Amino acid sequence: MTKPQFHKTLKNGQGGRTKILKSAADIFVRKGYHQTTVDEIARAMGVAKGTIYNHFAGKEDLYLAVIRGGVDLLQERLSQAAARGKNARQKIMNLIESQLRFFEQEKDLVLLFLTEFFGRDAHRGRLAIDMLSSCLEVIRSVIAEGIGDGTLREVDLEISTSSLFGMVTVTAFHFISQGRPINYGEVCAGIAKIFFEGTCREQAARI
Amino acid sequence: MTKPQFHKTLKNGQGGRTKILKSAADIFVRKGYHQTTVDEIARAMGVAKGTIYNHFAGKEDLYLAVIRGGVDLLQERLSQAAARGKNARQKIMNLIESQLRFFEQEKDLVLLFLTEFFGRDAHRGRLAIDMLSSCLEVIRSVIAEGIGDGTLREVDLEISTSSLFGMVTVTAFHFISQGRPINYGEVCAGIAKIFFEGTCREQAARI
Amino acid sequence: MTKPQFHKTLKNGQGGRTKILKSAADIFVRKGYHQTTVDEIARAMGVAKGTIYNHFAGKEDLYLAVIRGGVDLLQERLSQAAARGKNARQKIMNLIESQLRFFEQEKDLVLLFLTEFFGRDAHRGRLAIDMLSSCLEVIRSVIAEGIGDGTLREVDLEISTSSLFGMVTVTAFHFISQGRPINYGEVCAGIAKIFFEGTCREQAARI
Amino acid sequence: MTKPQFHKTLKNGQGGRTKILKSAADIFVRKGYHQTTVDEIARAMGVAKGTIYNHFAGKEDLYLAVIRGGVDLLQERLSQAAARGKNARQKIMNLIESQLRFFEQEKDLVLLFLTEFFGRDAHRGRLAIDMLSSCLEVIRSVIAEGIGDGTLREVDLEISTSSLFGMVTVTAFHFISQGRPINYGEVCAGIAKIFFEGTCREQAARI
DNA sequence: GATGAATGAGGGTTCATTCAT
DNA sequence: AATGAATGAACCCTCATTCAT
Repeated sequence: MTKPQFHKTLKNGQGGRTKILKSAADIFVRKGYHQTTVDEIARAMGVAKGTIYNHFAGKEDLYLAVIRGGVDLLQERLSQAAARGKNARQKIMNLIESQLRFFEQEKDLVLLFLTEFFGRDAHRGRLAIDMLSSCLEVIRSVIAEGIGDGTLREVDLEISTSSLFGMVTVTAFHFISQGRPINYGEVCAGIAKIFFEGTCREQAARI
Repeated sequence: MTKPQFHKTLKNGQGGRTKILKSAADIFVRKGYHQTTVDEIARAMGVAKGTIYNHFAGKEDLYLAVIRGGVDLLQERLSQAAARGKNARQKIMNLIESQLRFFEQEKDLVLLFLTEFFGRDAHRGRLAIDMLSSCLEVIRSVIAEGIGDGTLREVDLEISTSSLFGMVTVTAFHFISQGRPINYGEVCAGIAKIFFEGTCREQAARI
Repeated sequence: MTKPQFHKTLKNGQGGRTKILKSAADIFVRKGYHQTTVDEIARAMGVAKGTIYNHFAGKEDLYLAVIRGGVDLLQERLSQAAARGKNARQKIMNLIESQLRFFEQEKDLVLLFLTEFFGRDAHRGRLAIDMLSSCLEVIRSVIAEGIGDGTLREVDLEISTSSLFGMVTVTAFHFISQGRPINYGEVCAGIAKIFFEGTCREQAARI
Repeated sequence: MTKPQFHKTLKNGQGGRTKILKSAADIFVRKGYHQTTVDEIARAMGVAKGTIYNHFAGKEDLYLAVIRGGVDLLQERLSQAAARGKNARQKIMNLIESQLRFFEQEKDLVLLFLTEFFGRDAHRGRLAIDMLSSCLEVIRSVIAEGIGDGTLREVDLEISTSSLFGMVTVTAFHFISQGRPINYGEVCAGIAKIFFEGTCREQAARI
């Protein structure tokens, strides 16, 4: 019952799995769940179909692993971006830019994630919600920090968190869907301005 | 900006098309495109499968008609909401509330629309983008009005439009996905406050 | 009437074959040929799949070895039972009881054997027939002995042999399939009575 | 893409189902469940695979329908045979011959049934048992009639029923498996003699 | 001998679409 | 216009077997 392969396994990370995961991501991300066939994934990476089933329970399992990987990546990027800021305001700026960049660079992956988030499959929906929550959590804690140290007003934490995420998300897709490159400096500043200072001209206009 | 199909569909008496459209909407909206079968739609409305093909080119055609109808409805609601406001600020308040209500009431329909918007089918994507644009257009014109009459600062029109739509959208789904009812007054005020006045405490903090 | 394989299998020390055979028997017998996977057998005995192929030509080969072992066991039991009787009549009583006990105790194994016997694979069918013959042979020789010494009438040897085996077999399964325990004394006596004396009341009724 | 079969279909009443059933029976009966593919059945009857699924839930459903049809046929034959007899004794003679003829003529169908009866699938097993019961019931009632009118001794009803069925079944297969034709007069008489009068020479030998 | 990842042919099932009536 | 039986391409998954280590 010796398992010599184990060393190899250890060295590759879980080589087989990872390799499949990457190939699958490429295709799922390009074509979506239903337009992708398992045959295609196997062919694309030059292995037999059965091999995939030695590493994943099925097409769905593989797909969810791809999605999860993508969200983990986003969450990580957001966390790192927040960490690089000196104060809440700078952290938020970093979050906005980081999210914009991620959405533009990983456009297809994000599409996959959002599709799933808005999909109607209960099980997957649950997963998507959990994943979204982990991203929102990063944003929320930065806003909370800003409120705590007096930088930000005492806005509703939940609403401001989802609002910020939404501003960036829809704006990013507004550009992406039109095939226009995002000018980070400009867009980032635009969103930040609205988020920090609002759109009203007059102080007196404040509610 | 004409949406003749939808109105015609609703009003013309050759009920065939309309009847099918309604039944199909119920099911597509509840189960999504891929989980819905043509058999099911036919059965639900008590006609034979072939009948559907006498009115629509195929499943996809029927589906797109459903989606289009949904977006036309949203666009109409937003237009009406904007029209009810006396000034830009009030119009924006109405837009926010109107969108929140629509998303909560027509949750499944909106999911369908968003899924499609984020989906990867080129043809459908084009459609989705057009549809989104028609909604954003309503918002954009109100913001432009506010800038024009001096109520709002000279923010970037595109960014502020997509930001507002994004704030409402993600916040709405944040609640919906958790099964929590939306307290319109509160949420609406929260979003408006951020959109109008920003989150920064200090005037000096302004960029 | 030699059964070298089975004994060798049981006794030789190259435990590999024997060990596999036993594990495989457990599972084949419990789940049948098609519901059993080679993986499962390997997992159950803690060896790698490849190991099985070092000892058996394939799944089918392994399966046939299991079946053969089972039939050899039945034949052996019947032989011993017959040997324990003082005369033909007593031997037949012993055969009936022995078969009943074997069928009840080794229910699943017998099922496997019977399934194969009634199956449609030519090669396996041949095997099954040979195996059945070896069992019937034991019965036949005892009946022949009874006829020879005048205990039994000159009934057709073939028909009486298969009849006796059939009486016991179907009766056993009649009980087993209903999950009822077999009362050996009673059932054995019931079958024996019919086999020895028939069911007719009147001597005159004799054909 | 012509479907000339349609006319035939309409004329058969539930022609579709019946026609499929017959074709399927031919193949299942010849090759057994696992060696038969749905493709093959479809091809053999010149319809598309999908057509089969319009009439049966799946391969298993189709298979069970075939089996059930076979057993119904046997039960019917036995009933008719019993009905043709003037008294219990004659009825039993008829049952024996009828069963022998059925087994020889419908050899493969019976094999299928017996395989299932001895198989290990719980659900199918239940079905098989129910089916066997319906056949045994015919035999049982005739034996009961014989006991009631004094023709037969008061043997155990259950044991004698299953014994008779078993005598005929195993004897039939003893011949069939060797490819020998069954001489009905002789075999029938041989079994009947044993069943009615037993194998013992002496009256005194009676237990 | 032992291992177990890789193989890949094969099969059951689904379902959008067609078309003769 | 309506019907619905028939179609058949497409797809996911299984699992006995092989072979490099």
